[in-house]
Amino acid sequence: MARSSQTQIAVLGALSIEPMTAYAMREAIRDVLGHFWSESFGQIYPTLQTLEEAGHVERRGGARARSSVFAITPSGTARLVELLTEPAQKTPPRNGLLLRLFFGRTLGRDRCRELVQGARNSAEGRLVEYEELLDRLAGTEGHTPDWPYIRLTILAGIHDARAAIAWADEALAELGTPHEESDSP
Amino acid sequence: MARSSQTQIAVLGALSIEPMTAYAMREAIRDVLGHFWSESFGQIYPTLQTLEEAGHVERRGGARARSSVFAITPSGTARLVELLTEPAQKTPPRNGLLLRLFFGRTLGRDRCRELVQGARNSAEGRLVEYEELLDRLAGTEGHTPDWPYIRLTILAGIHDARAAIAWADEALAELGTPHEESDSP
DNA sequence: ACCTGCATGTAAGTCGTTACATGATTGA
DNA sequence: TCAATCATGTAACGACTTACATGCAGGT
Repeated sequence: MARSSQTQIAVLGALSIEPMTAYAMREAIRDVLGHFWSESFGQIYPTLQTLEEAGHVERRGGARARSSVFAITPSGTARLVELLTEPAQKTPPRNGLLLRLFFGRTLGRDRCRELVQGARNSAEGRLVEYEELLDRLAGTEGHTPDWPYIRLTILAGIHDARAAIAWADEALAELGTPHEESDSP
Repeated sequence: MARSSQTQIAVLGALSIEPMTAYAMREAIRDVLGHFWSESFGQIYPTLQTLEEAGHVERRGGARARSSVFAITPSGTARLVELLTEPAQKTPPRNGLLLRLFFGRTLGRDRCRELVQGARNSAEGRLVEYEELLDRLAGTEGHTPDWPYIRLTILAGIHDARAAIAWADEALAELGTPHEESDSP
């Protein structure tokens, strides 16, 4: 219940890979999973507390009080499987680019080109990021049993970025070259 | 300010295409733009009021009080251009499928296959929907100056759905056939 | 007479982000 | 000793959804 179950998936899932501190979890989620799922800082701590009370995670207070490593418990693993099995609750779509392009007549053709060009650039950037991530993680995680799944996730990002690029090219072709109807004769 | 500017784009944009009642706007946004951008009911009314106070839209009270058609004013058009020009504020990613797949080891290979297969089916469904939408709108909107932009928007959806299908096929191939290691000899 | 669809709004509540506040540890 | 980084948490605020409440018009 409490704390949307999706956040619990992220937290329990992170601990299913290895025990870590809340701080480390925040970074892990930001740097890797963050490409597909975001959790804000203010969610992680309360969720950890809830899970601790429920006995799904346990706090291994390091020698120093000021740094507790969390680990998942057997009941936590069971809970994670339960949550993973629930159908993904679909987030309503919110694509700022398409919202703008939809009303492109008002914005003007040239501005739309810029918009699409920007989207293309950012998709190219993402593509490079994903490919680097794949290489980097293949080195560090390549031998863990989690790797095949992580890889598939990143692969989805790659397909997505490529599709965005292909679409942008098609759109740019249809929008024509700039100034086509304005200054030259 | 007030009421995230993105909602204002949707509302002013809808009126830039043609004047309509709040109710009609809700339906238009749900049925067409809804594939890429969602606005809930409870957002539209307050936003219309805010915009009316600012003079960006005007209410043409039909003969019967109980049905007011809203229209965009010149200042509203200016405001829309201003908003469209602002960079799209990126929504943090929230992909429930990838969140689950990422922790696929815990879920188990067979369950993951089901997950991906489900995603593939839903992408196929979306693809069909987009293609139908394209056909349907080509008939009703095909001659309006907004059409080229609406078309590009739907095209983005088509590219996206195709990419999802291609990814799913790749993923299914890598996840192997079901029962491969369980029951048969 | 009644049901469905058009139409307008409000209020409560959830969800999530951001900013703030605090302190320990470590290396320069 | 001073700055940067690791680390933990809270509180206020804002965004968005849902459910609720109301009523008219037109067709059967």
